[in-house]
Amino acid sequence: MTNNITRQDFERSFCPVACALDELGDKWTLLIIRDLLLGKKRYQEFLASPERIATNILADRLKKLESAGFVRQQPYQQKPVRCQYILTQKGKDLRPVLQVLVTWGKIYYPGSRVLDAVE
Amino acid sequence: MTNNITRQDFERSFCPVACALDELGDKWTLLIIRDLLLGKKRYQEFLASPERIATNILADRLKKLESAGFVRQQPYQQKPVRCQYILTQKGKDLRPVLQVLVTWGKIYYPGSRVLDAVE
DNA sequence: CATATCACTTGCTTATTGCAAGTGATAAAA
DNA sequence: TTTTATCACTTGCAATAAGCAAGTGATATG
Repeated sequence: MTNNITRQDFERSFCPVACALDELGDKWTLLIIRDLLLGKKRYQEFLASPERIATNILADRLKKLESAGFVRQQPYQQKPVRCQYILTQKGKDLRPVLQVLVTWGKIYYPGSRVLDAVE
Repeated sequence: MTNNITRQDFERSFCPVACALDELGDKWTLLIIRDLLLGKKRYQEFLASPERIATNILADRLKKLESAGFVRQQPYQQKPVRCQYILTQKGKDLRPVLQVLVTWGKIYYPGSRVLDAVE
């Protein structure tokens, strides 16, 4: 399910940019990926990020990220079962994208900086 | 207006990724940047892209891209005045971002390809 | 027994998107 | 001269998504 061609993949066009934006093109999804690349794994950790994502949107995005193959769920305790989110290879491979975006952003939003090290 | 710190720049947080997504985080904006990097300049050229952007959204995004300093308007005829859109340095400097995104996308959306050469 | 934590879900209001049609300036064709 | 066409949009409206506050169920802790 992680790396197959489906109808979804070519929703709008055969352009890799368009395909990527079909899955990542909003104000929140890449921030969750950023957090995952920074080592965050749990719901509360994502919620604690300074952008203050709403709980319903976080839940929705995690669901979509999982069904798009960017993350998988991994239980870290029983009673009750609680899961953390782990990047797949598809998700991990976004690191260079975030890196160049950070490089660009630090130039054009002077004073901005990443919490920890995506870079 | 192109490279100043404003309130807008830190809408959600001081993270360069969040700042970038405040201006670029949707399904259409980066596709217009892609087209501009590919050499497209005019309204009708953007409309002709395979993703079929709606006219109201294109007009809205071009307006926002201009006020965010990614593009500027340049008249190419009088009677009636018609303008084309030219990337600023801020816009041009997104090329590496698009390049790594394309590299990533060609792996994870096999069969996808860019119309011309962003890469 | 009361309070707290975690990972959500639900309800509701507001904002954004997508689609079709229309507009105004001008040129070219019938 | 009336019609048709092009270009760069704008307008209206229905559908979808976002944002906010509150609630839920399982469990642990005081």
